[in-house]
Amino acid sequence: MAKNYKQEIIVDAALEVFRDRGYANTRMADIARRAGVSYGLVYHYFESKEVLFDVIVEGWWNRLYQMLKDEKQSDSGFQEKLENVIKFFLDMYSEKPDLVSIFITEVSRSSVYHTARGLAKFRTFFNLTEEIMAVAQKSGFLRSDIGPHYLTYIFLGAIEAFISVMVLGKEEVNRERKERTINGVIQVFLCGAKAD
Amino acid sequence: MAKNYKQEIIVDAALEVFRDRGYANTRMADIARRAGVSYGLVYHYFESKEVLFDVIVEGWWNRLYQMLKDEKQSDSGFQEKLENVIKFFLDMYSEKPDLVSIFITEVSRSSVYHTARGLAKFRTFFNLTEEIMAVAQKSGFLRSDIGPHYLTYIFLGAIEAFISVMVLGKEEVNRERKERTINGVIQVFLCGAKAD
DNA sequence: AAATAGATTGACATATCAATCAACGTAGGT
DNA sequence: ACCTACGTTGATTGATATGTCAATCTATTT
Repeated sequence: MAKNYKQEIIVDAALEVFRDRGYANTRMADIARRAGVSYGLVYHYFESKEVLFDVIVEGWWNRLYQMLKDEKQSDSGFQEKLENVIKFFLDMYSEKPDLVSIFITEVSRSSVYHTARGLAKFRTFFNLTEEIMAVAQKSGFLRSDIGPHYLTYIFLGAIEAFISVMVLGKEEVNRERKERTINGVIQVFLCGAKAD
Repeated sequence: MAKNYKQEIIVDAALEVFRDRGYANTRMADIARRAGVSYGLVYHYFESKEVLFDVIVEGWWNRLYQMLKDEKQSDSGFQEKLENVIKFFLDMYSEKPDLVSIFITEVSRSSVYHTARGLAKFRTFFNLTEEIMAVAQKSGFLRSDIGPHYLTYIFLGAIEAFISVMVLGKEEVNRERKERTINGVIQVFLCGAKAD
């Protein structure tokens, strides 16, 4: 029995309950019950509901940042980097649907996250992506008449729309759909939606 | 003194408070205080907090649907229709920033809106847009190797990203920025981000 | 086996709000 | 002046949920 066995169980339970009911409608009692643990134990490990939520969200940001840093440094081509970014979201949705759901519904826009610290998290996310775009502009691969800010918003916005639809509709992603999504976003983002 | 004078004042106050504090953190007492009205009067006009919120959100959906129907029927060109859709969001953000903020932070993704009725609202929104896309595909203006679903997600996702950044950063939109945004989204969506 | 530290329990105190309600005010009609 | 209908008030109620705490259990060390 590992040392922080129950602590992990609580986090996993919290992940499920936060996804099912949303942050505001989640009661600590729900989390305790789903974890099969007493009410008090949740507070033994996490000083408040907010802290427990932050632990989860922090985990998300760290994975996201790590992926973006990896792609930035990697020596694969620009298009492959974009593909990997999209793939990250889709794979994450398969592996940890709860985490992605929470990001979309409770973090991505939610007024709960209108704090200075919350905003900073987003800036880092966008900035990392923007750096990748800027490099591709300097190399001449991307057009330079549109600011890297704008390219970043459009690209990330498109991804978020796809993920949101999956989350809200509780849809599944099979291999085929994953490929069609990646292809669609890449094609339109790079070459446009206009018929040649 | 018009008949529903105070009723409107209450809705306006609610708009501000919901934006400032989010639905969950808004107290009916806050709304009453901001409206300069007694606590009980809010309940005289609106049977619950949820109903008051729904009145506001319903107003948003109606404007959005109306705009999309107008564009669909209008005989202007496809690109102009897309421009008008973007313009709608940007103008709305100038005119009624509170309403747009609430849509982005409390409706667009929020788990509060994970109801069957909430989902239906989104479907209508997406379907109306998709119909415009489908027409442009049939006419040969848009490429047909990518489904209209996908084109819709990418286009609307891009718009939402821009609006979200404005809302979260409480930014202003002047005429110049508005034009750059419209141009950027249209250019990338239609012609792609790749350098020719 | 005694001692100590940490894990675990669930009842309870406390605070917060949504919603109710009985009372009071006001204007327009008769 | 009276009546009726609606507008308006804010104290009160009741439900809900967070966070506390004293007590109990378990395991490891000496």
